[in-house]
Amino acid sequence: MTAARDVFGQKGYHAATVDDITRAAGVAKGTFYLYFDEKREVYYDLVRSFLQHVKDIGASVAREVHTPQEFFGRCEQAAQELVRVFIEHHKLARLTYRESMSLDPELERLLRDFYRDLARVEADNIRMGIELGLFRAVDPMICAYAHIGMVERVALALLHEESPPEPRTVVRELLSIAFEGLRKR
Amino acid sequence: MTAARDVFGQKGYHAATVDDITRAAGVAKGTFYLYFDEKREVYYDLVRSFLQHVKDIGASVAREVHTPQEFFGRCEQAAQELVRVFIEHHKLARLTYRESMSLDPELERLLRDFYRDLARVEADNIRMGIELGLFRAVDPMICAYAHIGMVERVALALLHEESPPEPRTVVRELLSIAFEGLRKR
Amino acid sequence: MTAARDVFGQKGYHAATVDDITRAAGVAKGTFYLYFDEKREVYYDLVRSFLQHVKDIGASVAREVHTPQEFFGRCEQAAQELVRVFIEHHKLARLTYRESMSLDPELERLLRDFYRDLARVEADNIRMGIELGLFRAVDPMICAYAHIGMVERVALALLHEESPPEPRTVVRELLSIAFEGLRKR
Amino acid sequence: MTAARDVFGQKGYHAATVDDITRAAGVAKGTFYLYFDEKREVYYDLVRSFLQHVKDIGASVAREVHTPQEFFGRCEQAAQELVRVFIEHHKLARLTYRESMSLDPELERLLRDFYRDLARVEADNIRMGIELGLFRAVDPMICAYAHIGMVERVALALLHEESPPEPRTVVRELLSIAFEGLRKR
DNA sequence: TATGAATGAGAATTCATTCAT
DNA sequence: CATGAATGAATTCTCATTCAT
Repeated sequence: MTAARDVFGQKGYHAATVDDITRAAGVAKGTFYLYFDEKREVYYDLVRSFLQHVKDIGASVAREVHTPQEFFGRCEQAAQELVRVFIEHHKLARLTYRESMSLDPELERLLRDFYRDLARVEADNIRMGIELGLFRAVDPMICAYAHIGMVERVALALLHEESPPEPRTVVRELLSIAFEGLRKR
Repeated sequence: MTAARDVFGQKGYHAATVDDITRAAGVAKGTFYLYFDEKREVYYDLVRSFLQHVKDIGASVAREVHTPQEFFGRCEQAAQELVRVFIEHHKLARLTYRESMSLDPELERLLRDFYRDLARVEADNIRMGIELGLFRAVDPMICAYAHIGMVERVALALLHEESPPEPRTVVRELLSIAFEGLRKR
Repeated sequence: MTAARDVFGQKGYHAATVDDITRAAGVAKGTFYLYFDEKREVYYDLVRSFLQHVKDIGASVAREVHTPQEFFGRCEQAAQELVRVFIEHHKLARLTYRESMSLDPELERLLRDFYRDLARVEADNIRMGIELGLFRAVDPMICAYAHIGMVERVALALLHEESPPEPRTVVRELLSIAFEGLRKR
Repeated sequence: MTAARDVFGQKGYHAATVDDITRAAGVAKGTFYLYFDEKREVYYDLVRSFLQHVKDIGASVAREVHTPQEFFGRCEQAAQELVRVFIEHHKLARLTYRESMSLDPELERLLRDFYRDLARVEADNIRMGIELGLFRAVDPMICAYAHIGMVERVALALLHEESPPEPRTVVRELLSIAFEGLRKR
């Protein structure tokens, strides 16, 4: 599995061959099939393990929380932990989050450039808000990426739901979350 | 290109064959190669067109904005538009955002379940915050998806940067954006 | 046909496409088929024309010859003419004589090196004969190539004959031609 | 490799498919690629082995030769051996020497006829020389093929040289070799 | 348990040829 | 006469999977 993680991380699912994996593991090709029924199986196992990791971190926030201090502490701890896991397992993270990015360098560049460009556009929007005196002095690029992520994840979640809520309502809620934040006043 | 969009949307990049595409388009296989050099080329063209669409919407926010009212109006307009585009081109969106989801049904389910589970976990966290009297009464699931998206997009952006900023700082900024929102008080 | 000669000469029969030829000729692809039934046809026509050229030169030797002087004169004239044609139509010559040489650079090098090496080996043999006082002071490399050509052409001719003569006899005759030459003494 | 030799010998390089070869060898198509990276590779290996064979024979002439008798003996031995190899490996020989002859029956006939016609023309020239009392009573057809081979090989060698010698000189040398032979008097 | 040679279905790509305009 | 878009058969090469040793 270690070999598979390295190889998939390097080449992506499709470009990686069972040969690559067994060679990296220093075993013969047949040995692979003693432990996995199919090529997909290792891939699933790897993805699953990463996702479980992320889920566990999320679940840790609410455990044994009683006071506001504890709660905010846990939130920060979980967020830090999440970033740590992404960095430590960054190959697995990229593999999980966007198999196609390893499809080939050109597509990878296409997407990277897209996100950078879009983030810059949004950062400009945010800077304008700050200049207009409407927004706090946040870091525009981080905030831009955050907004992009918010929108794409919420939009994709809606695409999968059988009876999605009224888009207009969702947009209002999202904007309120982005503008007003969560904290009660 | 319409045929390719349908076929890629249905099967994903790898599982879709040029044969599938030309059959869907009602032309012979060779005809494909009169218009595209490679299979990848159509795929790129499709992805590019979708991404450009999204970028254009983002750029529209700041155009001809003078007053706060105009600014917030534009923000909402853009957000609405973005959701509309995601829904209208949902096949293209899914194709662009997660090629691997179309790899096969099992992986698709794996990822969908992951996001749903994770969102529920985070929604519970948010509900706890509300119960503790710390948070406003937001929609917990929408907010949960928003948080997931924020974190994953920011984390992935950092993974690609050659000299990423101190993670601790980024986390603080993210939490402040999530808790306090953008609006100046 | 001029365009075809250039293109075939450049790329060889198989690597040259009808598209290449028509593009070189500045006409549309369909036009090709107004003048030739198949791709092979132009190729044949080109090869045929070159071969006819060579045959005509050979036939010119014996025409209107009466005296020994005339005969030797014609021989030299024909030989000169032959070399001139090979040089002038060298692309066609190479095309005719070894289509496979244009197969790809690697095979071309393989064969060129072979002939050069073999000629050097034979040239050494000839030099030894000169040193032993057995041979006249001929140009060893030219003579070497001549010997190679003699043997390969005679051998190939025999391979095609249905009732080939006794190889031993052929070899004897060849050696006598090489050693003693043609001229009566 | 045996199967490949047979198939290439039968159909020529281009007309032979990897399928043909593996079917002839009684193995599956994929097996081919366990032993060769590309189709060209087997072809090269076959050609190379034949050429090495020929080169070795040429090199054997000068080995351990001290007396004129030994020298002439070796020459005859090598020539005999050469013819033997051509006959034994005639498929390989034809493959090596003229891939295009196997292009298709029509071209094959075209070239065969050309050589036969040309040889007849040259044989007539030689007969005339004999009748004129200028030449010895050699076998006109063998001598004709020898002359054709001499000229074509020398001409092609010159075409490949970057600074070819003066054609006039080469022609003189060739004629002298053909008329006077090698042996010193 | 481990091996690795063999398999063969499958996919991308090419290009000679056709034919409606 | 000329065009060039469309065709689709054909070919090379890949690689997940099997199985006898």
